[in-house]
Amino acid sequence: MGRRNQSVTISHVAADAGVSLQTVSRVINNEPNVRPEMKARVQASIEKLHYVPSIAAQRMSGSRSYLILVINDRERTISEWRARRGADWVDQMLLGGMLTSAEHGYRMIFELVDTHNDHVERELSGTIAALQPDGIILTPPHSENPLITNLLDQRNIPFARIGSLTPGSGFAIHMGDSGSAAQATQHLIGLGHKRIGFIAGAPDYNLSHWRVDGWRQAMAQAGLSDADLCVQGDFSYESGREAATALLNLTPAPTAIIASNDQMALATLDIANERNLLVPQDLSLISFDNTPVVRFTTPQLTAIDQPIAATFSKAVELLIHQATSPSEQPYLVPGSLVERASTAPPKS
Amino acid sequence: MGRRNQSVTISHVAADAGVSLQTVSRVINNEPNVRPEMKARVQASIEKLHYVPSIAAQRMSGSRSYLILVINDRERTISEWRARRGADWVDQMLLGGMLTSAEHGYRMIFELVDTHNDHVERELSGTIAALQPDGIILTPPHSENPLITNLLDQRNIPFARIGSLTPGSGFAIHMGDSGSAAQATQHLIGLGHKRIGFIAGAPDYNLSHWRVDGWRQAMAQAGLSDADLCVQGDFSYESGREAATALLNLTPAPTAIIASNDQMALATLDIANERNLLVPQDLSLISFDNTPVVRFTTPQLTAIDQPIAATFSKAVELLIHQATSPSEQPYLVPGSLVERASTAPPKS
DNA sequence: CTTTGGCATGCAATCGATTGAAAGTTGCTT
DNA sequence: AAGCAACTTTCAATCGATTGCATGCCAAAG
Repeated sequence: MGRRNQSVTISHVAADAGVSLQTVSRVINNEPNVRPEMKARVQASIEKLHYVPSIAAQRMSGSRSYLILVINDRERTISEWRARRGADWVDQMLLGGMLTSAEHGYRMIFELVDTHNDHVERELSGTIAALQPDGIILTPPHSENPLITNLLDQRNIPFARIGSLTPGSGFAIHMGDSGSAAQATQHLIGLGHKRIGFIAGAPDYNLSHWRVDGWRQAMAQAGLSDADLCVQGDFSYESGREAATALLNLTPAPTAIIASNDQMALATLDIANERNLLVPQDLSLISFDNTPVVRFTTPQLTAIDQPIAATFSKAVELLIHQATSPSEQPYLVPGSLVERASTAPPKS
Repeated sequence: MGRRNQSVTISHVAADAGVSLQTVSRVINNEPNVRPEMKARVQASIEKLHYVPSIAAQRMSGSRSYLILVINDRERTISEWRARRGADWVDQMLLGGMLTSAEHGYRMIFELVDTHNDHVERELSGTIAALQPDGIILTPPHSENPLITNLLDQRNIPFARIGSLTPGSGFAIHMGDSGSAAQATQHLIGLGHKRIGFIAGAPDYNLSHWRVDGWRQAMAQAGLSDADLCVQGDFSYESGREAATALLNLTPAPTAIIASNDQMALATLDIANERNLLVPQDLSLISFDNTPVVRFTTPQLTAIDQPIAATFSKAVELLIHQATSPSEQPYLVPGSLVERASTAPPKS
């Protein structure tokens, strides 16, 4: 912990430019009322001395901290991570958000928070006190936690809620899960499928319900029955196997299946193989998420891409620019259907 | 940017406990010379008010910033990320390091830096000035960049160099690539293989050379020839296809191949399939990295696991505890062979 | 010719912690 | 009972920025 501080401070710049600190500060923050000539002189000194303001000092003096905090659920994140299932959402989240933050001179910090903790507020409060971030991005299930949103509201810290449809404080941003599910369904209908099975995700995720809804609506709209065709899963491979088995045991069996995530689609693919059903000839398959693994299966899977990076990028922009005001409508960063080799017209 | 500060400061605690700020500070930092009774009283107030020190203020007053900065190469990171090839090293790096940091009350911040930039120093300098991190983790190729290590030395900021064997300033930590390659080779030799091909990685990565070396040494040690059996790749799938083709065109063809990463192993697997070679019956295959994708292939690949999370965890610990002194020897966090279904004794 | 007001710049206080030196307590020795 | 060392606790300065207020300048208005 040696005492050192080779770093150039604002007063060095002020001295070099022959002006007062305040003027330098004004130049840094692009405030008005500085003569162009003066401004140029100060900027020259800044450049010359390679001056960069200390965010600690900036934060101290009541200004911004240039920090964006991303709150993830500890349990979900860690279990996903340990499983190493090839989901790359941490990457997408981190880099998508980080690149956009960096463009504006901000940094992103990750934090894992326990949901099943009576002290969520206290924990988060502590983090906020320590870091004093300029904005916070909440991921599910925290996006909907009133304890958290109230806290943030009260502290007057701008925040974004990822994967949330409920309007209210903060910016709600979602990926149009329902619409995406409908799109996938319509794609299959367009190919001629009439019996399209759906494997739902864990019910404690909102998006599970949205995805089911989208499928249901598209079926109804096409005048198709969805009776018995929705089976509950929980996003795990195992649950996917069970669900796929249940669906394929129906008579008549569905000619296409939409799985609420890639893992369950993988399971479905395996079940199909075990039953000597060819994909896509005998069974069409669409999955959600479009994580890297779907390109390593045979056949490669048609999937709904979840634009995680773009969503975080959007969240960062909203937070930094403080948008006009949290709109009533949630912001939509829509997913898209990526066609690969697992979908085809039904046989008969 | 509303003016607010509901946050509890050290003086609130001091007032509540009826002592001076300095005493509170001592308690927070666990300094000696505080009567136990007094310490308890202060801690009670801290608990009661949910006080958490502001890291900005702590940093300001010349203490720690509780920030660990991780420097990644912009180009490598982004291209890897865009490719979405299922490599999960960003996850492993982030979470592995973050969990350990969090245990000690530190936070991790990621930063992408351009290598091919004349101003690396300036760029990094700026980041350091802004963040004033307590420690820095350098990943390849920055781990070996003297411009950077000198800068850090001079600024007296502790740092760790991931994937580096060269002793010197900072903590060098590596994963024993050479040893792992030897282990993989010996495993194949143990199964009875005599002609073991090797697909090398991009030569601008040090670890590419280490992996080749390990293989070469193990071959030599077993009295086997390695002539012609090493083919240059560049870590890409395409290069893997070419390399595998070259190896399998040899007469006699190798009965086993070690690929320097998973992508090239995937390519090798595909080439084998195209040539109607069964893996592992006709060809044994071992890959490096053990990213999630190797469990989605048929057969699942035997692979050398790179303990990225553990490595970052180690780096964080070294930085935080400031170890005794950068040892002469680089620290080793060894990889391990994960046996799956792609290795078997040769046929004949 | 003085007043008014906009613009440019400087002075000094402030944010929330740490730190070294000063002051106040104890207890022990002689 | 006075002296002195070893602890405790407090005082005041400091870190590097921002910000409200005061001040100086100059031009337009009265």
